[in-house]
Order: sequence, then structure tokens, then C-alpha cells
Amino acid sequence: MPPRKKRKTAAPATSNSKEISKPIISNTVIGPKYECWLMKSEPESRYENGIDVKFGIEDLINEPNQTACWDGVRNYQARNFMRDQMKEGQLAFFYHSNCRPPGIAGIIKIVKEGYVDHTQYDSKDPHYDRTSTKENPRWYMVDVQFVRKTKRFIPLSELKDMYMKHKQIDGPLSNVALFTRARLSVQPLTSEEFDFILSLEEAAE
DNA sequence: GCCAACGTTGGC
DNA sequence: GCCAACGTTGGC
Repeated sequence: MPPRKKRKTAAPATSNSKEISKPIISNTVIGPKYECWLMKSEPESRYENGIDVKFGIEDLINEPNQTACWDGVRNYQARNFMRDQMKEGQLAFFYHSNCRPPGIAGIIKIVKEGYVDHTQYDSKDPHYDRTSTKENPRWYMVDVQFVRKTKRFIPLSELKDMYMKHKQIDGPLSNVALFTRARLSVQPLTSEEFDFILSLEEAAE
């Protein structure tokens, strides 16, 4: 199951009180601080169990309030980021995957923190999980809202060139999850990584 | 459509 | 808890 997403929602913002099991940052080992994100979604039609999982940035723009729940993520690391670490107001890149060309299309923000992904209980949903129970939900999602498109599409190829370069010189993208954990559909970015990538939208390549 | 990388499952 | 088999992601 693909961590792809979406459709529906536009949840009014009762901020959720649930989830108390927060992360607790054991800073015994100090890792990078993640306050920004990259979220992948497929902008082109693809059918899973007969249902189109297409959800590109234009689809988000067309949602009520330009807001959608990021349902359908079925990977534990990605879930943990959404459930435990994403905070309201944080920014994320909207990344187009499984298309040509792949890359960053826009910026979104987290408008509702982690809560139970209802699609896990829906037997008709492509991401139905028959083993998850209401008493002990397995999958979580957040709500995101469109902020803006990037001034230009920032292709993966360009990010990869930067990554390769930065690995040599220990530049800002030398550890970026997009390449060090390529298959994760919800990825963390440090502010430095986020800002560097954002600065690329100005450049003419 | 191919397939490398990597996550998950389940036997032992 | 190991690890082989299998499934998925997603670039190309």
C-alpha cells in the first residue's frame, strides 16, 4: 500500500486532543531537528482496487478550503512522523511522485495534527486494513492546506545533482531524506534543508 | 514495463 | 530473533 493519498475532508479545525503518546525526544543521541516535511503524492491517474489514487497539487487546490486529509499512508515510519512529530503550522513540500518528471510542485502546511485515518476501516478503500481495530487504530493522518505553488517546478534530477555535490562538500543537502531514505512517502527535513531547497525556486537552473 | 532498494511477513 | 521469500515504491 501506497502512501498516497487522498481526497475528501476539509475538516473543520477542532484541534484534536487525542494522542498523548508523544515522542519524547531522547536526546541522548542528538539527531537533526526536523520541523519541515516533504510529502509525496501521485499527480497522475493510477488505479488501486479500481480506485484512482491520483492526487496532485491541483487536486489539493480544488478541495474545499484547499485542505485535505493525508490518508492512505501505510508505512510505519511515515505514520510515526504524522502521528508524533508534525505540528500545526509547520510547512511541507508537496512532491509529485511516480510521474515524469518527479519533483516539488508546491508548499503546504499542516493544519491538523495526527489523528486516526478512517480509511483503514473502509473495506472499499484501497488502503483498507482488515487487521486494524477501532480500539487500537494502526494508521494516522494529518490535514494539510495549500499554501502556494513553488515559483517553478523543482525536478528531482536537479535535487539529485545538488545532493551529489553536497555529499562531496558536506553541503546542506548531504543527508536529505529524499535520497537517503528514498522510499519514504512522508519525510522529515531540517529547516536548513527546507530553506536551501526553497532557494532553488529562484534560480534559473 | 523493468527492476533496485527496501519494508514486511512468517517459518523455524 | 534470524532471514528467505515476498510485496511495494518509485525512478528510469
